[in-house]
Amino acid sequence: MTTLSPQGRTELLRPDGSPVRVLVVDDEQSITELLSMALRYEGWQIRSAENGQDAVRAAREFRPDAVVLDMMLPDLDGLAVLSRLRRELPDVPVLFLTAKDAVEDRIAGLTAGGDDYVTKPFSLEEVVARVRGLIRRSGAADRRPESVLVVGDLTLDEDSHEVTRGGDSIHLTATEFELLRYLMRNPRRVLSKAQILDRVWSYDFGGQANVVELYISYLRRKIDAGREPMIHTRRGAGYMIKPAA
Amino acid sequence: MTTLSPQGRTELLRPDGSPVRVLVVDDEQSITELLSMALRYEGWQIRSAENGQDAVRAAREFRPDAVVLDMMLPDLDGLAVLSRLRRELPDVPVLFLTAKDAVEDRIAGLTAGGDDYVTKPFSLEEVVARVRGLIRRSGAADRRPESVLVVGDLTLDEDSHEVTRGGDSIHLTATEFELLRYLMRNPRRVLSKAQILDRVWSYDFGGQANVVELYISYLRRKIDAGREPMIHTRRGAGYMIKPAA
DNA sequence: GGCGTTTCTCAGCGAATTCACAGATTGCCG
DNA sequence: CGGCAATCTGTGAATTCGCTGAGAAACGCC
Repeated sequence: MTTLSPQGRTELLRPDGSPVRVLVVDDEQSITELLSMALRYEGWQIRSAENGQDAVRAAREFRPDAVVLDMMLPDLDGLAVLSRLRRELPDVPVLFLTAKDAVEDRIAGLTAGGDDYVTKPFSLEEVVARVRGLIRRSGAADRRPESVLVVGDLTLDEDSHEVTRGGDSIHLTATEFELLRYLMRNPRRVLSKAQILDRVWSYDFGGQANVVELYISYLRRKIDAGREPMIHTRRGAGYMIKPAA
Repeated sequence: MTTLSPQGRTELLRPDGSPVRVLVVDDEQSITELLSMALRYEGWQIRSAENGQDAVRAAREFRPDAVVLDMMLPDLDGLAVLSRLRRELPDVPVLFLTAKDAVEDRIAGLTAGGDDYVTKPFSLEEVVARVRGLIRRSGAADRRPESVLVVGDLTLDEDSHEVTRGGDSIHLTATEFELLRYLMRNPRRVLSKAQILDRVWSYDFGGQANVVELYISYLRRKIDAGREPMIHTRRGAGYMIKPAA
């Protein structure tokens, strides 16, 4: 079953029609708030916990369909939390948050089944995409939404990372891909440069605000070149993508 | 009967249409969790036990179609557990887990029937493949799914370990084979280096992340050499295999 | 024990990507 | 028609990323 989210998109629902539930575990409150907001915006129900104890308790009563888990918590270490979570919810997929340099040795082996991880600092777009992927693949949602976004004659496949316009394959860099994904997930909606920056770039990005303009320019060269433009500037407001027609 | 797993692949089912059941027996909880997760992801139903007593009890009521059994348990030794398991479930195939230096001849005798074994530390891809093989050969599943993966003109036989491209036989080392199998089980899907590392290398691998690049390079030399390439790099995202056409 | 094979580390190269900066361009206002 | 602010884009530099050769270490086989 699907329904319309506040954004007018189809969203994931559980078999009984209730919204998907996601548990966010991180000791930094700024992070849990950031994530909760972003994930709530997807139409999901969010609960957050700031330490391992809370996390296990929350898991027990909240029974989330997915968990976002920081691997370094103050009380229990991430592995211990994971192990207790698994005892409560053997099947729940987990998205691990980890420092970039801790990746190889600590996480290796953890993402056994359908799990996944992202390194800090992450971009919200990335976290949301991964959580969506986890839920989709876990089968908690009763429908397997297409992994392909379509706007007009433009398509973007989130699995294969392939992008086409009017049938022509288009090569994008990683950043361009994320930007386009964000736009395409919000067609006919004006997104401000600030929103885009928050969403597509890492949360600790300290650079010039005009990277967004720059990347919009790159995208236009690649997807709008010589065609009816799909990316539109709303001067003073932001950018919007919509079908050419 | 077959159906689509969450990943969209065909999966094994029992004759009555219920999912295949696998019992995992190991005293290290981190191992049972790792295995449970990976095997669950195949769409199978998993029960785990941490000692011989539990194992026998679980076998009795859970009636698994296959068992993964660590040969060194704290209470009963592996052989004793095995013999009691056999009394409960005479026909169930067993995958033994054993330390590398353990008496290989004793195990060799045990795997005389349809059984099999892997040494610790193992890679998940290997364990999953072996369990799948056991179940397939035991006839618990009502259909024998093809053991041959095909992507374009590239074929990989999981039983005979034969690999061909355009009819030409290709020799791969063990690691190369596992890497290619993982790629071919996920065609047209970008797999990150981290995912590949987790899945194809042993769970205790602590080495450099660029082994993945290295082995991709080896594979390319063997299967893409002088042909239309099938292995593609998505810079900043990972690798993907797809038909040349 | 010795030899060939396989796995893995290390380091350097080259290319792709990201980003800052600055000048050109555009749209909007009076 | 100016003038201002916002946006666009060319240039280039720094950095990251991926590829691969060389060789060391581990393994397996006789």
